[in-house]
Amino acid sequence: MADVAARAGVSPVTVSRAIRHPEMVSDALRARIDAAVHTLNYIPNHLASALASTRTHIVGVVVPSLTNGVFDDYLGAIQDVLNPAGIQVLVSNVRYSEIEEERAIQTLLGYHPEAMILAGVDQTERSRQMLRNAGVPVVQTMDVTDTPIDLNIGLDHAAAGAAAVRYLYDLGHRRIAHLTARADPRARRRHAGYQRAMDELGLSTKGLVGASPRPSDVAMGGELFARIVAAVPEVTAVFTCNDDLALGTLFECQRRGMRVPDELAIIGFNDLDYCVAAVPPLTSVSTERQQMGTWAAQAILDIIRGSGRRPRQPQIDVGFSIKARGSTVRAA
Amino acid sequence: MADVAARAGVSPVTVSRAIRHPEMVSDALRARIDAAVHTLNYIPNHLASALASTRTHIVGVVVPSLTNGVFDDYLGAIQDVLNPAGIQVLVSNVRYSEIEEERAIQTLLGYHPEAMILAGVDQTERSRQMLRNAGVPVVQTMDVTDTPIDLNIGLDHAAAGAAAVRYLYDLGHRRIAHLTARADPRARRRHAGYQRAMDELGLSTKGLVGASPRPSDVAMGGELFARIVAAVPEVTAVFTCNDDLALGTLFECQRRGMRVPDELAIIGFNDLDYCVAAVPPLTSVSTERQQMGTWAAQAILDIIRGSGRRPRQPQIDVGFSIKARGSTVRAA
DNA sequence: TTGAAAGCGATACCAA
DNA sequence: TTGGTATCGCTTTCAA
Repeated sequence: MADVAARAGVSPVTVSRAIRHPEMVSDALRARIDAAVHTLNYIPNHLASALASTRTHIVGVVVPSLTNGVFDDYLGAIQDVLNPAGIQVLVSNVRYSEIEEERAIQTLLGYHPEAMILAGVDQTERSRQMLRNAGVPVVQTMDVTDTPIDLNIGLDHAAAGAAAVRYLYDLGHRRIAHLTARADPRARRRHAGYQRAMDELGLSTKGLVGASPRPSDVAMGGELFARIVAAVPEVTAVFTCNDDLALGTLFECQRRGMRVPDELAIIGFNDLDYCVAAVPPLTSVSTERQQMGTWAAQAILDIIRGSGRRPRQPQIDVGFSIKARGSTVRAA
Repeated sequence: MADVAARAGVSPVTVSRAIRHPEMVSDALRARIDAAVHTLNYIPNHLASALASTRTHIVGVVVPSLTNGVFDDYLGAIQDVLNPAGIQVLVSNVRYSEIEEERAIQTLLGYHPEAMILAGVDQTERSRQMLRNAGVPVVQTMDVTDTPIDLNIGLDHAAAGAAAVRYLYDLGHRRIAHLTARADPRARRRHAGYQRAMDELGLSTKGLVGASPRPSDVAMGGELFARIVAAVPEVTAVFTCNDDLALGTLFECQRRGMRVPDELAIIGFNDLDYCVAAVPPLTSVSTERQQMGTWAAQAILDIIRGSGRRPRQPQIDVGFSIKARGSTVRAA
């Protein structure tokens, strides 16, 4: 910055102002400074700037995964709100590990973000502690809880799991299987919702639950479903904890010559874009990922800019909806 | 930090040392300091630390997308190398836009990263300029070039496109179509490779190229392929610029009752994990995404730690391989 | 509208 | 092994 100042024949403070508050500097000087900035390829040091101003223009975002398509829309929505406001998003991928999440939170807080956005509501006590201490707005997304750290927007996964079961039940299914992979907390809640609904409907789940500790992929859907069929050949419907497993199940049916939806109905979760393209199109529980991202980012922006004014509604349940398609119902 | 020092009854410098170089502090003091750090929930200010030490422990990574599965393995590999070394990765998603990339590079450089990792070799001249000025190691990945900014690891996409065509040709195909979506530079090169190979083989591509400006998804694969069939019903093989389009094409075939591979052979690109699960499994051009990420990160680490010692081989072509599966060849 | 001085929170160097 | 001092690059008063 000193170099730029020297070249433009002004003091360093003026350079700082020309960049940070251009309206406070005369046109003539600003032009000279801009020129100097350009020819010297000067890039302000964010670290020094943040240190001096105590405004870091950073928001920390923790996501459990980038692998599955779920967090793209979400992250994209967050960036679409925050970046235009001059806020940089630091993303940390914690791969569904509470420990990694704890570490990530600590690391991110080291950058003194102006807010934090977390996925899920299952942070460790230490994580919660650090976040409260940080004294910045915290948004937990993707799930709902009675004891939010601060703000919270999400959906009730147990209710979603139960709704999927009821949907299949109403179509006449009684042998309803559930496939689930790496049991992250939200998938576990969907599973619990499945179990609860089955119990309430007086249906047995014996041999109908396929679970794997490994992260899910399409192939696993086929493997898990094959096991179910071996144990309970009478199975007529499957609810999977995500769309990958649903797609894998669909492929497995194609492999076995099982007709979907006639011999097996399939409902996935998330409603990723390939659902509509499959043959038959996959029914799925659709979630408002983008809306959650947008709301989280906007709430933060309002707080930061409105100097602490908090949203009227600090907690939101965005719900879910079932997109009924050919994998559960024949077209009219 | 002052608070911690006061509580432990030592000077701030000693606290700094206890955290940064624990071996330089006596056991007694270190214990007291650790205790104080813990009870006060002290988290060091990364910004101040970086500013004072001129070691930021940051590496900037620019990716064109998070939506497609391609960059997960890659990013994961980078983090797996860098994080254990105490280096934080700042990721910026530029959504296949050169302008956004330029902005992202500028922003990331503002954090004074110790190195930069970029995807592709098509940065703007201004981007290249900024990167050179930064005076830190720069790795361009995913593609190869004769004029790298610094280090380079990737593969020749034109060669890969041509190889896909030759592979189909050797299986007896003559009407070979190509589907391509949002024309990022590497997809364009694969397209060029397709065109070149077709020319060299004396094959016409008239009506055989389906392109869309929109970002690709599975559904688009079906739409593009439908157009091809309408124009050239005699088509017997399709090479798609990525696996999503290949999967969409496969679904479209299922919809039309076209048998794969008998009536249509399909080869995708990237070899994402769902390829093996599809029915029939999708043949795809496999790329070494993980290896590229690992190498880039490791090279950077060596330079940073080896105080500037550069890799013996500053440029690497990792090649590609064709995974032949049921969408092009019947099982023996 | 511009500049001088103080300080953001930590680290490196030197001295004790 | 510990502490004092200057400094990293910039921004924020405050004064001119």
